[in-house]
Amino acid sequence: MQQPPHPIQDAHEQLRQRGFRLTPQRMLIMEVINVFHDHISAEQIHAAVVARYPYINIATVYRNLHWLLDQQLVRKIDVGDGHLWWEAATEAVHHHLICERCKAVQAIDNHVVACFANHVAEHYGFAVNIAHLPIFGLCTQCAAEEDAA
Amino acid sequence: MQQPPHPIQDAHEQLRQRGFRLTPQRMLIMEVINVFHDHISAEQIHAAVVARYPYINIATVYRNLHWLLDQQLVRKIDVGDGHLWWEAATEAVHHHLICERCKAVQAIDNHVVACFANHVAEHYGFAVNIAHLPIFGLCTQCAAEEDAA
DNA sequence: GTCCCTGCAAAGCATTTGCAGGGTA
DNA sequence: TACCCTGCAAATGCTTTGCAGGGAC
Repeated sequence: MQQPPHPIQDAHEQLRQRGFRLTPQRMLIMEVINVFHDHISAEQIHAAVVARYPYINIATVYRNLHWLLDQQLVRKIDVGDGHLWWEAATEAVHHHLICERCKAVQAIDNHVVACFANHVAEHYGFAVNIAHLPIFGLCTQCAAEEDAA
Repeated sequence: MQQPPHPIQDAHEQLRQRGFRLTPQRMLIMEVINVFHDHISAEQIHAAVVARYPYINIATVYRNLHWLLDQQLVRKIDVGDGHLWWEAATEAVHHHLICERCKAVQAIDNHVVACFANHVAEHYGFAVNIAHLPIFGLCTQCAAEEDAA
C-alpha cells in the first residue's frame, strides 16, 4: 500500500539533496516560524528554541534566517522599529500598517496593495515586492488624538 | 519704503520666539539639508557641516535632526538600508522605489501613491504618511536579470 | 578529506545618552 | 539664575563575522 508523499518530508529531502543539512537547530527554527502565525523577531525565535534546545546561539538563529530567506522559506519584514521581523513564506500575503505614534502594527490583506503594485509596475516598470510593503502613518486613534491636540 | 517679510528670517524669528536658539551648528545643518535637493544621511550632513565648522559633533547632528523633525522642518525616510535618510520638508512629496537586489533608490512622484493612500484611509481608517512610503522590490533591470537566471 | 554547520566571543555600525561646561536671556 | 545647547565619551542594541571544533558524507 503506497503512501501519498508527505509535503514537509519532501521539502526536507529536497534541501538535503541540494547539499544542506537539517540540523536540530535548523529544524527547530523552521518549526517555530511555521507554528507562529505572525511575524516574529530573531530574539523571539531564539527564546522559543532555547526552551527546547538550551545551547543554541543567537548567531545560529541569524545565520539560519538568512539561509531560510535564500531558500525562500521565510519572508523578511522591516517595519523600521530597529529589528527585523520574519514570517513563514507559507503565510498569506499581507501588509503592515505601522503607526508612527503608538508603534502599533496592524496587518491588512493584499487587496488594495496588489492594485497599487500593478500601477507602479505599469508606470515605472518596477516589480513591487508585495510581500514587504511597510506602510507608515497614523492609526485611527492616534490620528484623532493628533487632531485634538 | 516697506520691505516684504523675508520668509526664512520669519521662520527663524518664530523658532526664537518659541524659546529655541539658532546656533551656528543648527543653522548649518538646516542649510545643508535645504540646499541638498535629495535625501541625505546624518553622516553626510555631518561631513558637509564639518567642511565649514570643523568641531561639530555627530551627536549634535542627530539631536538637531530630531529637533527639526519635531518642528516639521524635515522628513525622515527609512528605506531599510541601515541608516535613516532625511530631506527638507519643503521638497515636493515623492516616494522611493528601493531595489532589493542592486540597492538603487529611485524617486517617483506622488500621483499613484496618493490614490493608494486614499484607498487605505477609506478601507482601514489609517492615515498613510505619504511622505514616508518606502516601496521595496526589483528595478526593471534587476527583474530582467532575475528572470534570465 | 571535504564541506557544512555550530558555539563562542568579538566586532560593527548607526544611533542615543549621561555629563559637564558654555552661552544667552 | 534658568534654560538651551554643545562636545565628548561611553553605552546601546541589533546584527554580523572570525575562528576553531564537530559531525555528515
